[in-house]
Amino acid sequence: MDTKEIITDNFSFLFEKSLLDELSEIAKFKKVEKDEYLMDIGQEMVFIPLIISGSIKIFRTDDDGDDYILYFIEGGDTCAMTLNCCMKGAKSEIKAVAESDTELILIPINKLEDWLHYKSWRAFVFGSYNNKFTEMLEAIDSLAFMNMNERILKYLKDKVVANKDIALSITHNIISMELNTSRVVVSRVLKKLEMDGDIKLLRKQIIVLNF
DNA sequence: ACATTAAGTGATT
DNA sequence: AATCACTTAATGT
Repeated sequence: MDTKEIITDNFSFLFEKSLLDELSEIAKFKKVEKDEYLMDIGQEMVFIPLIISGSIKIFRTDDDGDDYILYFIEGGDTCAMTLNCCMKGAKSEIKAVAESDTELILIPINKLEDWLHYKSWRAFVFGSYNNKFTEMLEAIDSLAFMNMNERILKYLKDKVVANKDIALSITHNIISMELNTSRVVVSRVLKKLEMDGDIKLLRKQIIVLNF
């Protein structure tokens, strides 16, 4: 399948014909494997990513190098931080890692402005912005106001959406790293969630029941 | 059979 | 909620 087909197949519901044509000309198709890095702090943003399938997780890193997960981006999504950064040609302030095997297309950042005369592009850009702003607020709530119990449950549910699967292959240790807490705490909280019937625990796997 | 890794738990701060 | 110290269970070689 060539880039043009991929673009028509996946984005014709989003963009008008003429924009699809321009996209096909310019966009680069890319495949990344699970856990592959797409972007790291300080790296210069050259492309706007557009997700076709799979999902990407976005982290904020603090001064000690500890990561906090902010949100997942999924099919049809783009990354609001890229949009934000490329407006000023800045460097990345976040880290992006593939949550699963992911297919995406890359658009050079200067196109962001060039295409603003397309109604569908404007709608897409501002829509994504809005979307991610909301998710950012949720991330703040999660860090500032939610207890561990709620944080972990939100994390699990977001992950189910990102992976389109209620069975998550993940260890307690990885969860603790992504939420920046300790493994022991995660294990205890998960045990409690299991008792409440929200999840089922298996070795290296969690099934989210209450969804 | 042995080592390694994941997960469970009580006690302490 | 975090840390320590220890146990138990599953998995790899």
